[in-house]
Amino acid sequence: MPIPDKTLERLSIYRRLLALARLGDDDMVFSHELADMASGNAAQVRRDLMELGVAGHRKLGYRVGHLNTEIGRVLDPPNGTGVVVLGVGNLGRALLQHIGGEHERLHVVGVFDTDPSKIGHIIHGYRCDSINDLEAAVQARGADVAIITTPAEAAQAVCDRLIAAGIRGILNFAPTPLQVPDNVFVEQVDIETALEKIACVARGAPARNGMLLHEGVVYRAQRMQGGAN
Amino acid sequence: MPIPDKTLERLSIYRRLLALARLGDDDMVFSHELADMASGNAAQVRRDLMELGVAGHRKLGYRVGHLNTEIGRVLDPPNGTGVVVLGVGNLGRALLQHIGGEHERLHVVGVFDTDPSKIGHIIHGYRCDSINDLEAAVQARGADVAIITTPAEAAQAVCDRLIAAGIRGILNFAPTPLQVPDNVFVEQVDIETALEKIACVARGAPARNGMLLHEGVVYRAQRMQGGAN
DNA sequence: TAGATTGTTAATCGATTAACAATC
DNA sequence: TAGATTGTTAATCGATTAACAATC
Repeated sequence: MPIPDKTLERLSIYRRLLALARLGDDDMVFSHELADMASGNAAQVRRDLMELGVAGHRKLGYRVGHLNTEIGRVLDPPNGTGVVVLGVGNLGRALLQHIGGEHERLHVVGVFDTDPSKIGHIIHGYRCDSINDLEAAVQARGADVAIITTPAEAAQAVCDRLIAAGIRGILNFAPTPLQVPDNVFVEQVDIETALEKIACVARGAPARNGMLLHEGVVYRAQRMQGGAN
Repeated sequence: MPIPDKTLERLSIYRRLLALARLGDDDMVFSHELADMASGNAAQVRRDLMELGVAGHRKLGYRVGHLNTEIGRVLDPPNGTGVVVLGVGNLGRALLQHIGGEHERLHVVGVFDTDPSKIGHIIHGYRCDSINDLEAAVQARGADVAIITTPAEAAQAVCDRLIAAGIRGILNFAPTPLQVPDNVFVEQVDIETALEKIACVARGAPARNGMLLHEGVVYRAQRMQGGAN
């Protein structure tokens, strides 16, 4: 059985937290320590590491170096993850800066737009190409995933071209659902929806009849932060 | 019982799709039509609308105007959702442009940074204030939710100030888990983790022993896009 | 040994999907 | 009526949490 999506996300986060804590390859970490860092739960950490197939020491916990190796073996393509960015508006540029440059595992291998005033220009160190060059570039430069930051109207057409070019994983910031075949994986980032949901949950969701129920009760549904404080 | 988070997200999406399809208040929509638009499933749409408490017509479907009214009653605070943005780097500016201006339901009511070269300046139409003014501004201008786009190192401190100022809902773009009390709702947007997961799932997750299993099998775990092609 | 931790199974919880009676 | 759709319950599925034997 494949490793569940949610576990993959947490493995990525564990790896980052271990690096952030400056733990070296020979350091050991307990499941409850990792759980605290991630505001999670020790049983879940152990279960995740079981899915990953790493064994700890019954008394000393898990070896950080081994953990990192195995997480990388599962998460990282052989040469790191090649990313193409579609659309170089404000958001595209921000993401370019965000994942460009410093990252050791994420590599921006292409930046595309349809605007002639952008094509050929260097943006945050990357040359913007015409979307007509997409297919050749994806294949030549080894792209694994795409980020769509075009306007909503353009997103589906761009998505279709990405799929034709062989891309099978897409992170979509355009506020529109994408129609894709079953063998393509899309993750939607929907900021407007997220804000509306957050506001609603934060003020205590009204029950369906408009009756506010048990004032003061709270909903915890954070991704990782279990949130003792 | 409160409306589940996932349902709240879909209600927000239904509303947007209805508007996108230019459906008027007196138009009717079937559950299967809404499901198609959202790449979802008709049973789920009916269930969501049941949670919302709206009844359809047994033969004619649901009235769009009524649907919008009720979705708004659940999702929207009385005067729309007031948003404060913390950190005005590239990402903060992109989000300002993204949700600023045109939106009828989301209102940016404050923009904050610690950089003296930004404080007092107008960015995408909004004046950037010192974070020292946060508490007064949140209360005077009616902020419902906050977006954190600061560097990771600054995020927890900013989060603590937001909570002290009365904010109970946070959208966090900083790549670090936030420690919050139980009555604060945080949603994490983790681009690096998302890309790693997407790349992993898209190429077919290797099983735990490194054995690739059933070549060609695919994992669909999109948020809404069920994805018939 | 005593105490603490892992590895794993079972229990719980929540979300999605299927099914179908009611009914327009 | 016949056909299609809603409203809702039951079944399924998956993820999280609890529990505890094994063991260092």
